Formats: sequence, C-alpha cells, structure tokens
Amino acid sequence: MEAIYNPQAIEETVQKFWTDNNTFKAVEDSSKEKFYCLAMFPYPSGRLHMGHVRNYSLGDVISRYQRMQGKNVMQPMGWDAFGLPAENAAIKNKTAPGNWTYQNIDYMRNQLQSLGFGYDWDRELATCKPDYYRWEQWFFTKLYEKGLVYKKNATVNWDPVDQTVLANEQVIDGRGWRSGAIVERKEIPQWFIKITDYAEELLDDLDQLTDWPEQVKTMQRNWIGRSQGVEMTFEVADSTESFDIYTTRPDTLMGVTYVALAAQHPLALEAAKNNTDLAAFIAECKNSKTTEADMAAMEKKGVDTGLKAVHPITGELVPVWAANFVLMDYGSGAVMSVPGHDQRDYEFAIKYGLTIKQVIAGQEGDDIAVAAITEKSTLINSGEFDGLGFEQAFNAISEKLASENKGKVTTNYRLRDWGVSRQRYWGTPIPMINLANGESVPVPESELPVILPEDVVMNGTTSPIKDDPQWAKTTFNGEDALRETDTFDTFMESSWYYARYCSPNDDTQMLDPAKANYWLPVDQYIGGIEHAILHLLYSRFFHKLLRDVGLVDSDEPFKKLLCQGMVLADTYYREADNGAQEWIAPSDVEMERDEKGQVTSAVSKIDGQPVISAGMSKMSKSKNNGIDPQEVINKYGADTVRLFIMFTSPPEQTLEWSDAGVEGAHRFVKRVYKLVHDFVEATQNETISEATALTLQSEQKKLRRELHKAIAKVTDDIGRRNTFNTAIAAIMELMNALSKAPIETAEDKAVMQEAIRAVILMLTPITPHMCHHLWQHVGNSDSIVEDAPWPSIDESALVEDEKLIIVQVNGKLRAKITVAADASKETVEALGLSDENVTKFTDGNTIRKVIYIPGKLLNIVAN
RNA sequence: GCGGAUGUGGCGGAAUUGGUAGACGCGCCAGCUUGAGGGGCUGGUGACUUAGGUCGUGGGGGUUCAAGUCCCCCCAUCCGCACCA
Repeated sequence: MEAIYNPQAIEETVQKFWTDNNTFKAVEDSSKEKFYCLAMFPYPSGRLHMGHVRNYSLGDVISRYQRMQGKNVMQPMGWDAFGLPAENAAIKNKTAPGNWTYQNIDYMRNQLQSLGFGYDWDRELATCKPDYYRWEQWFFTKLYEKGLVYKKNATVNWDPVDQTVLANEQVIDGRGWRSGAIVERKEIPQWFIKITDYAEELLDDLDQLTDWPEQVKTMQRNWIGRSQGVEMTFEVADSTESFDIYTTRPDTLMGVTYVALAAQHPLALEAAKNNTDLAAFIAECKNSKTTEADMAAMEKKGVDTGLKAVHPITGELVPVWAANFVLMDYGSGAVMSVPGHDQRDYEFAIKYGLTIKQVIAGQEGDDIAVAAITEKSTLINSGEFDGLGFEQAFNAISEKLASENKGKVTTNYRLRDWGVSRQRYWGTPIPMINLANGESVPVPESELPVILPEDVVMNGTTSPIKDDPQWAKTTFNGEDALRETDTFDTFMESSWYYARYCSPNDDTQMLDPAKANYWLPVDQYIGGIEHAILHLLYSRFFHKLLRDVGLVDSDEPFKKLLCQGMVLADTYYREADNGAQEWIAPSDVEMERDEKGQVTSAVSKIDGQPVISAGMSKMSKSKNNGIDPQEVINKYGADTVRLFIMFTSPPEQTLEWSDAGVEGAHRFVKRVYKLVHDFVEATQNETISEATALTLQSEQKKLRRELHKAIAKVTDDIGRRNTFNTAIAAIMELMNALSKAPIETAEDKAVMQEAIRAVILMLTPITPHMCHHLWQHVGNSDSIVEDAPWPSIDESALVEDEKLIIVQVNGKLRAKITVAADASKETVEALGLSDENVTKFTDGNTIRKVIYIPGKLLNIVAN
C-alpha cells in the first residue's frame, strides 16, 4: 500500500473499475426493496458549477448509503437540454443551438464522471432528442383529446423594434435587452393546459407528502390559493352591459364605493372611444411590465371611465374606474373596491378622492381616517346586515345575492392555467396544425414526432422555424394547412423526465408501466429551493395526468424532497475611474488578519493594492466570484471536494465556499488514509481477532463505546436527518480518538480494526474512491465496499456505568458530578446539595424546590 | 407589494424532545519536528473580569425552576412571484 495519498491515481483507477464492472447498473428486481434517488437534471450550460456539484454530491451520498442498506438503487442522469441560453450562445458563437448543446453535454458528462457519481449511464437521456420529445408531443395530443388543452389570448412582452417576443429576463428596466426599445404588452393566441382542473387534488394531496419540507408545501398551498368567496354581477347603469367580480369579503359589500376594471377590459376599451384621458391611460398601461412582482411594486394608477355600476344590493350607482393593477388575464378583469377595508383600495381612494365608507366595526384603536380596517369583525352601516359577524354576514349577503340571481358562492383558485406556448426555436414543436378555417387540430399520431430541424442559422430575433416558409407547410385531410411554429415551455420536458428514466429507450411507448410502477415514485428527490413552486407543481400535475392516462399507478411523483441551498463565495471589487464596480476573483485576493484571526484588509495578489470586500454572494459570472469545480478537483481530487461540500453546511442552507475549508477537508482525507496505511503496515501478516471475542480493558471499552456511538449518530444523521455535516463531524471526532489510541496488544488491534473498517464504511458514500481503495487493504480483496453492508451498532458496547450530572442553582451551572448510572434521585440530590461549589450559593438561602432530570440535570431553586 | 426562509465566537457551523451554548472544521496564538517549509504533530482560543464570577445566540418584551429552542412586536439579509432554468 502506497504511503502517500495520491487522489488522482486512486480516483482514475476506481472510476475505471466502476465503468468496467457496470457497478451502478440498475435492474428491476422484485425480490429487493427499490430506492430511486434523483437529483434535478442540469441544463447543459457548458461547465458544471458548484451548485451542480452540491446537488449531485447529495444525491450520490444518499444513493450509496441506501445501497449499503441493501436496497436496489437506481440513480440516473440526463440533460434538460432545451432552453433560451442555447439560442443566445448559438448567436454569439455562430453555431447552431443543437451543436452547442451536444458539445456541452459531452463535456459535462465527463465532469460528472470525474466526480465519481454512481449513475446508471445506460439510462441517460437528453430532452432535445426526438426520441424523448416525441412522447411529450404524443401526450399533449392525448390531453387535447381529453379536453385538457385549449387556446386563448395571453399577454407577452413584445419588442416593437426586433418584432419579437421577449422572456421576462430579456426585459431590462422595461426595455428590450438587444434593441433597447420600450417593451409593450401584446396579446397573442397561446396554448394552455388546464392545471386548474387539478387544483383541488394538487392542494389536497400535499397532505400525503409527509416527507416534504413544510415550507415547500406551504408555498405550494399559497400558490394554489384556494379561497371561498362570492362571484357577483354588477350591471352598468343606462346600459345592457354587466361585468362579474369575485370577492372573498362579501361581508364588506355594503362598503363598495367604486369598482375597478383592467385597462384592457372590453367596457374600458369601449368607454375610451370618446374619452381621451382614458384612451391615453390605456395606451400607457400597454407599456407597463408583465411580471406580478413589478405589478405589485408599481404606483397604483387609474382613470374614471365615466361609467356607473349599480350596487347589486342597494342599487346605488358607484363610479367605474380603469386601474393598472387589475389584470385582464386573471379572473374576470374586474374587482369591487372597498377602500374602508382593503389597504390597496384605501390608498387608491385617498389618491383620487373617492369615498371611503366604514362598514366593519374593527378593534379599539382602528381609525378609518388613518388606514383601512382589514380584520374581520361586526358589520355596521350595512342596513339589514348590521351586527352580523364575518361568517353570518358572508352567508346572509351571499344568500341574498343568490336569491336575486345576482351572485353565488364559489371556490376560487389563485392558480392559473399553464400557458405552454413559447415563440422560440430551441424547444419541442407544439404538435398542432392550424387549418385554413381558423380551427386547430392535433397532429395525427402517425405523423409524430414533429421534428425540430437542428441544422439552422440563428438571426438573433426570430425562430428559424418561423422564418422558414417551408417548415410549417403540411396537409390535413388533403387540405393545405400550417403547423404550429411555437414550441413548448421547457417546464414540459422537466415535468416527466423522472418517469422516462424508468424506460428511457422504449421506442414504442412513452413509459413502460411495469417498469415505471416498479421504480416510481422517486424515493428521494433533490434540487434547489428555487424550484419549490413551479417545477415541482408542474411535475406533480404531470404525474396525475400520466396516472389518468393509465401509465402510472401512484398519485405523486416524489416521495421525499430535499431542497438544497445556494453556493456562495466571497465577493471583492474596486471602484473603477468611472465609478463602476470592477469585480475581482476571490482567487486573486489575499487577506491580512490580526492576532485574533479577524480580517483586517484584503489586497489583490496581482498588484498588491487593496480591494473592497462585498461579503458573500451567490457564485455568478457578473460578480466574478465563481469557483470552477474542475480546478479544485484537479488540485485535491473529487473525494476532497465532495467531503468539503457535505461537511461545510447542512444541505438546506447556503454553502459558503472557502479555500481554507477545502484544505481542511483535504487534511482529514489524508489523515484517514494515513491511519489506515499505518495500521495495515503495523499489522502485516497478523491475524486480528474480533473485538467481541476478547476481554477489553476500560480504555478499549471506552474507545469501542465511542465507535458505536459514532455509528449510531452517523446512521441517524445520514439515514433520517440528512445532516451530513454532523455525520462527518462525528467521524472526525472518532478519528481524533483513534489517532491517539495505541495498537500494541491484541485487544488494541481488534478494536482498531473494527473502528477502521467502520470508518471506511461510513465514509464510503462521501469519499467513495478512497474508501473503495482502502477497503481492499483491510482484508476485503474479494469484495467491494459499494456492496458491503452498513456497519451495525453493538448495543452492548454503548452501555455506560457512570453518568455526568449537571448541577445548577437557580438555573446557573455550579457543578458537574459523576454518579453511578443507576443512582437514585435521592442519592443524586444528596450529592448535589452537598457539593462545595453548590453550598456556596445555597448557604443562607432557603431551598424552595429541587428539579431532577434523570441522568442529566439537577436544578436547585433557592432564595 | 405578496408568499416562504434565515440571523449563534474572528469565520462556516453544532446544540435532534425546553435541560452544560459554541461539538466538528477554518482562522489565529504558542510549542515540538525539519536543512528548510504554505508540510506533520501537541496544546490553547466567546467577551469582560476585582480571577470570586458576570455577561453572551439580530433588537425589544413575555412564559418557565430552566429559553438559541415556546409566545408577541420590530430590524436586516436571502429565495419565489407564472416566458431564466
């Protein structure tokens, strides 16, 4: 065995072994408990970043741990290969998006292999390949047949100069990123999938997901947003027109002093024909942003349409305003306004001098002159409804509306149907045909897949398949027709890839139900918290759709979910002459510290001049603070990188990169290697007994107790808590004890051998290359550590004959006493009360109470 | 703006069920080893202190024998908001 730890050599050899022996090939086997472990597949952006390394290290550690628990583990990998960056890169590098994507995939596959992840590469898939997206197209036509797909107008960001639709991220300060033109809202026809039909089930089934983080379930609940309310109709005065609104606060109906319509509401558009102020306002709203965050943050504005609406109960006339915060796309495009009891309406009313009417009593201290009273309480100024509470008023008012045919109680969802049309090239072509008569029909199954041409030239604005006059031409029932040239939202591909991994090469069907039902649901899913809502909700929706088409049996795709935090790094900058920030890579910065270790200054390694620290922020190109995993792997090896990442923070929290921390991790890996090496060298050709077969001295017993306590902790931390950082800390503590332990007697050696084997086994999921190598040298030349069973706990080794009791006086630590493990309460109390340092604080006081927590703590209350 | 999180030594973090705050690692200090060291090993390291102790988990209040942990209010930072993935 080599004395010096050489990660490069070991990792190359071990990786070759895994490849040559198909170590991670997963095969259905009904005799074994299956474990499907999945980390969110990457977008092939070019190189792996630290976020990927963290994501896949977590998945690999869990997979290898579960395998050692005897499970039949499947861990696949693939590529979320469609998306906007490929189009941009293609333009920049004068290549085609497909070409760029495939090159990236090849490079990143190698990087993943160099990190030693145990994937079954036979299951690899790329979503941009026709053999993947053809099934997505097929599935969409099935959904169409089931009535779950429809077309309607929806708003997009329109760049009037480039004549193209922009993604939200391509709109910067309201302008197109390339043209700089002020972006307009534009309504175009788009395809939608009726996710709202499943809103209730998506909400209710969250209760089944007991192994999901509560925060993610809460976010999804709020996103779906089920509410109980009343839908009612307002008539427009002196007209036959009317409009509907929805409210969750019908109890405040008597406080309605105006109503607000979306600028694009047909009634507003009609009124604008002879109202220039209103027309100007509607034109202005065309330039407002489309994202909800922007909408919520912008100044609330409105214009009186001049129309009056008839209050459905009192018959009074209230003004009808057009407002920029009401959206035509959502709900009915109109809201009732109760400025007395809604803060947004209140501010709007103050701004435009509209009437504010109090109809809810509120609490002591509430003042309608200062702010809206938003809490629910007794009705006032509401005529026949005065004195009712929220519930009673809700019922009374909704019954009254219903009896007059003006409204009804409804359940409403905040969730909107899923718009899946994108006007981009690099995506799955939507398999629809637009006929000359304006109707649309699905592409017949026999004509699928609709292939996206890959040999294209990007012009920077429009999609090549929209530019090509030939591509869309087709026929339907002998008539000339045109294919849809929009492509799918890339969330479509990522919504079912987890299922396709179960039968990735099946060219006769979307999924093989037998295989899918063996592996699904995914036992452990791992990904970034940024996907907490959209991706996870769409995947859950797709799973239910797959179920209802008969392809899977289960209701939910992901049994257990782990959301990892981001990876941050130090950020440094300098003020350039023009005042701009010039970001300096952390690798080019050197720190100076005082004798307490506190950083006093940071200087550039290049010119020795000071730089300004901007703290920790997410690794990004723009801040020049990304750490390339490849460089770290080359320097320390994959095992060190994996250990550092797993050790430095718990998975859900942000991870702060630290070069010094990586060196610390590397030191630990070397210490393990050296301990095993030294033991192997010292005991060559010796037969070492099992520790349980010998009579141990108290020091050996103590060490063995520490070993088994560590096994218990590591098992719980990895298997149940997913706190890999504390598991590693426990192994480090054990290692500190082992490196001080003698290996002289047969008993010493027996305990040490047991401990060393356990350390190797426990580190195998985290530093698999080194452990694979070391395992061969500790008497296991005929087995591999990947298939070794996880170490078991010897309960008898855990028994302690003494306990440490903390003694407090008035809750403050005053003494620590050691007592026999089975000592009675009376004994402990007597010992504690007579302790010299305890009497110092109890003398002269009366002992009021003594609290004893057995085996732990004694608190004496005295005054 | 709305929704969700986070906040503990010089730094990353630990404390799992309300019971010793600071495990483990980094950094720093001292010593040993070495021809030498950005290597290895050993020890120390929350602050203040009259050396008895006192204070200390973002800030303020509360519950309790006992609070980092539970409750109320506030502040700061981060994530998501439907066309980035």
